[in-house]
Amino acid sequence: MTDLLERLRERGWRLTPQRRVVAEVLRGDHVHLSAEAVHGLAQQRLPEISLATVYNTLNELVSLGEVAEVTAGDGPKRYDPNVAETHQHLVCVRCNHLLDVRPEGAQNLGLPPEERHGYQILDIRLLFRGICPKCLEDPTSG
Amino acid sequence: MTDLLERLRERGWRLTPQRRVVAEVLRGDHVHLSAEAVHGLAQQRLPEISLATVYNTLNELVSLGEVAEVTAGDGPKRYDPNVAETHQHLVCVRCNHLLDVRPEGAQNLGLPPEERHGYQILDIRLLFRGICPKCLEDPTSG
DNA sequence: GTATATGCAAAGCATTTGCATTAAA
DNA sequence: TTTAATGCAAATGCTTTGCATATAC
Repeated sequence: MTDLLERLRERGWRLTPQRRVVAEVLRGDHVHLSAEAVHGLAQQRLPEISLATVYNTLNELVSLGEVAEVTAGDGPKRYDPNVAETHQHLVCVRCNHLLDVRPEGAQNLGLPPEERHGYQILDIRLLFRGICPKCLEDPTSG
Repeated sequence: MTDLLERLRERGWRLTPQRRVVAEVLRGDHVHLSAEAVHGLAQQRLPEISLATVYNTLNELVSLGEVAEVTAGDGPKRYDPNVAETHQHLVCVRCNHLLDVRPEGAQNLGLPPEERHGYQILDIRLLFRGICPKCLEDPTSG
């Protein structure tokens, strides 16, 4: 597993300070940042980076397959750099907190032929929804 | 299984022409309409119905548990009146076409205790992503 | 030097909201 | 009669886009 930035350079990615900072902010295995959050963290290193550039860069990383978009619960999309190891997500329906999970039984999931309706299946996404410990305790929010 | 409108009346739902029309448009088992689409169909029966009312009504049906919101792929949410029978969805990543499916193995899915992170699990959503037959044939879109 | 990324501001789309009016119960 | 729903238009939140400028290669 080579480094993200190195992989990108190999793929002919034009490396600007903005792009490097976005890629750096997205390093790690349990990262699920919104575009705004990426922007905020990126600005700490590069104050003049614009939100539009963050969006452009994120979209590019997604289409390069280096980052996954996570749509779960309300609010903005989140961006997950961990595309190497298959995993699924657990989201709090109350506060939208998001976590990686490895469910059991997921490898035995499938669509029987008569349920495929002629589709070519690409992947399966699982979303576990629940209430996080913090929200379970908190009497105010819910 | 009583009728949706009857159930709603029993629950003290104030029955207006607008609400009745929205509920009628959402009858059926393989219905996945966007709010715009519901509005369009509703207007055929009741030309003066507003989009805001359609949104209000849909949200209410969702919080009453009579309709499920489906977020899959790009574009607007879709509304699924089939809450009686558990099912999952298959979406075309190219054209967003959406279908109900009953996967095998879904009943054996679960999060082992050490993967629950203190969450109380409410439900599991599965999304099968693929390419629909129409898009598989069509050389232009993709 | 040339192609491409950036920043800005404006536009876009889906959805929600405030408020005066209307209508269901 | 009272309480709640409607319609409108404006506001919101997230994301994309057009275009002139700047910059990586």
